[in-house]
Amino acid sequence: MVCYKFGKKMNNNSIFIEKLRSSGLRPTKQRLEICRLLFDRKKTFHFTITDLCKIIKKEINKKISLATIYNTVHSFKKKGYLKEISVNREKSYFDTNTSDHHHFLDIKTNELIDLKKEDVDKINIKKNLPGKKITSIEVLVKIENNN
Amino acid sequence: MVCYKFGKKMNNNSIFIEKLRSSGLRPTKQRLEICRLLFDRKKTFHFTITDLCKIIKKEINKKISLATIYNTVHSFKKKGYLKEISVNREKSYFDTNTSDHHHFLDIKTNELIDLKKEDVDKINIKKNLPGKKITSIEVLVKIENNN
DNA sequence: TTGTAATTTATAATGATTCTAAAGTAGTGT
DNA sequence: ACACTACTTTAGAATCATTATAAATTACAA
Ligand SMILES: [Mn+2]
Ligand SMILES: [Mn+2]
Ligand SMILES: [Zn+2]
Ligand SMILES: [Zn+2]
Repeated sequence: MVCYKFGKKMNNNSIFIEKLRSSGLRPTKQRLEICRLLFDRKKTFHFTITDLCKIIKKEINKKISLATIYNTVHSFKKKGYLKEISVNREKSYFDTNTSDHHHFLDIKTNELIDLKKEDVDKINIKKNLPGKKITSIEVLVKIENNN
Repeated sequence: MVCYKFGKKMNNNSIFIEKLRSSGLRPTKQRLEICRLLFDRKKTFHFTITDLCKIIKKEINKKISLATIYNTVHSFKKKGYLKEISVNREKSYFDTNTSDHHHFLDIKTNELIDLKKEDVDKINIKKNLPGKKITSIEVLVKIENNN
């Protein structure tokens, strides 16, 4: 749902309004504010709900309740506009990049960095489990500072 | 620390006692009971702390306090006898297989299944981040029932 | 046996997430 | 424009997992 997906970056909300409507979600003030914060950016955004709460508090005049933030993020996830990336017990990230892709994780800062699918040679799983099919393959590459 | 790592399966605790001592952990009744439950088995064991609490309640006569269970699992992890595998927000597993390896995750049952390193062709990351080095590469293969 | 530090324990505190039920709002039809 | 209804937001409570606290117990070395 990242804004530039639908053409040039927009200064208005019409794209979001349309997108929300087409998903059966009413374009409320709260949802639109959150859309702007999440999707009105060029780069992938990785955030925890706690991060998002802080950003909202800083950037938005009117308060958005915690329950609404949770509801909104979860409905965006359900509609496929966000992907959830679980890196450890403490941190579950949501990702505005909903394409099939992998991640670097800086184990000191917990920063996530996108790895395009093309950045990783095709993963070949030699073992197969009878009666099961593979639905996704995710690679997490943990990194830390050199030296 | 899996028991058979040190030779044939033992019926006594001497191996655990020795191993704990050599790690600077006193071999208390509680730690030994937990060792038995976790490591006295042939197959890799994947468990959540909640799982372990239930098993302890069922299999052990004397109660072990919740705090001790947490402390024990975390110190075993710190000493390298357990590995933590985070699959989603709801589930963080500990793994008695501390070797470098990957996992299948059944997305319906949340069951983890080990994938030996040899079961996955060598992962080649084409992108590299200046100033960072890779410390591990983990693959999570999500699966579900066929049909 | 004694002294000390490590460990266990019950319980409280914290923090994140979900639930609840009441108030507010958006879209529909008139 | 108005009213109706379903959807949404909200504050606050409830729940759940995890961590902190501080007192009692235990391991073990002297
Ligand atoms: Mn979710
Ligand atoms: Mn831990
Ligand atoms: Zn990403
Ligand atoms: Zn494993």
